Amino acid sequence: MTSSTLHKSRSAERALHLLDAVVTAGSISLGDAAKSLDLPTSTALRHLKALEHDGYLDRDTHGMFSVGPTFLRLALTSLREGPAAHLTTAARPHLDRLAEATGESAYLAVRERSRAVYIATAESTRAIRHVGWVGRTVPLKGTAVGATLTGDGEPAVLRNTGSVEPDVAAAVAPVIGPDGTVIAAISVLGPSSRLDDSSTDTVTTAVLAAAESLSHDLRGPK
Amino acid sequence: MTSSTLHKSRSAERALHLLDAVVTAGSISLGDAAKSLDLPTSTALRHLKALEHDGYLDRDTHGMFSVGPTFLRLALTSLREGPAAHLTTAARPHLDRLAEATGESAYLAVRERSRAVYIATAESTRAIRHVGWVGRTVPLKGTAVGATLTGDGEPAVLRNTGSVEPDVAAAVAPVIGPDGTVIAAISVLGPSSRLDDSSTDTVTTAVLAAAESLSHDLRGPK
DNA sequence: TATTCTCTTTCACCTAGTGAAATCACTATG
DNA sequence: CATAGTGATTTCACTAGGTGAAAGAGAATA
Repeated sequence: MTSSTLHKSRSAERALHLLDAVVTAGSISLGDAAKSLDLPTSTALRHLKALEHDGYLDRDTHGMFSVGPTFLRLALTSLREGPAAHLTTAARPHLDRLAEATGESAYLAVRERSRAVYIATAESTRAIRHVGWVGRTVPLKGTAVGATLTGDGEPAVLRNTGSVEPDVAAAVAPVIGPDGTVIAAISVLGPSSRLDDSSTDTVTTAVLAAAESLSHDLRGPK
Repeated sequence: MTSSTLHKSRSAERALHLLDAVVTAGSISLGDAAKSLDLPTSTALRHLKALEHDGYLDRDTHGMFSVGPTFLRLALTSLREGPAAHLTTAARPHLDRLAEATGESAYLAVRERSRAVYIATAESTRAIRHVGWVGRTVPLKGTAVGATLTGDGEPAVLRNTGSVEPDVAAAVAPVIGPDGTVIAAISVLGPSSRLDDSSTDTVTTAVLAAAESLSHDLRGPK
């Protein structure tokens, strides 16, 4: 085993990354998949075929790879059972209330390595609103969610750095798990034109309150 | 490489199965995970740690493994983009209509190796109804969905074999993809007390019609 | 303190995975 | 209808990478 990979397993890691590439692309050819991981096609093909063999991937008549039923099963299971489901279920009512109170879209985000993933949402009902970020990731560095998830900066700051997309402003607050650490973040995202100074107080308070009551729910589930 | 694994990759397969075990269990200890795959704990631990390192798994303070943010991200992405999303999105209105017309729960299922996975549903509104099978699998052999997905038997037969659960009756019809093959099945599941001879005709017709119009939608999407 | 449990680390062995190159299967292009 | 070009597939000799028995470290129970 060489230097940096003392605790990993190359082929497994490659297979997983290939799976990631396919899921992210939706549908991808052998060549493109191999290229995206900088692998020889023969190696990529072996892995992709293995994944297909186990049902994690499907392959259409043109040789394109896409997600298969096994992965779908795992995806569905992981989202309706397990700790993640518990978290999103617990968060749902708070997100709904928050979206209603602020008139903007509310999101729940967790940390993934050096990024934040949005895993649940309650959408604003307004015509112009923030939508479709569920499943999406943003960097931890330079974002309000990132700062909150890493424990930096005060909670619920209203920011408009435009770091990810222009004209998007955010108010974020940390969700504290039973063990006292930050396990997620609740954020309200909307157009910076609406989330300006005049609305700061109400939005900030609402987000903080939502995050706090969710944290409370998680501490004493019953 | 020994005999039977000429096109596979052992460590990758093991990692994937470990991931499967964790997702299925929701939360599992090293020992149990290793036992479920019949692996030495040292080998299982190495894989699990690698998975954790990449964010596919999380580990709580008691050493229990559960799904991590990376997997969650992939799960969410695969369900809202890609071919699977296309299929379930296209199926949604048909399932809704079917559930309303029959008063029973309607499901969409696809094949996963030698099993069928339910990937979408529209629930019956009745008090006694069939619920919660999304993400669940049943064997292809001896079930109505199975027969339909493999192309055996006439479509839309109403069966009450009780092969999976007693008192559950099903009416199933095949969904035909653009390439002319069976790519999914639509089924209506309900208590056998309600899905009896007297209701056979209406339910059968409704299921067939739903499957056919979904197949039609898939052929000429626009 | 001894005993038993589960998790973790180590390391010598050798099989399982690798990837360059050859081959095959298409399909644009002259 | 050759001909070159593109991308998928197969082969195979090499050895890096993965394996798992065994020993070590805690933690829990008696």
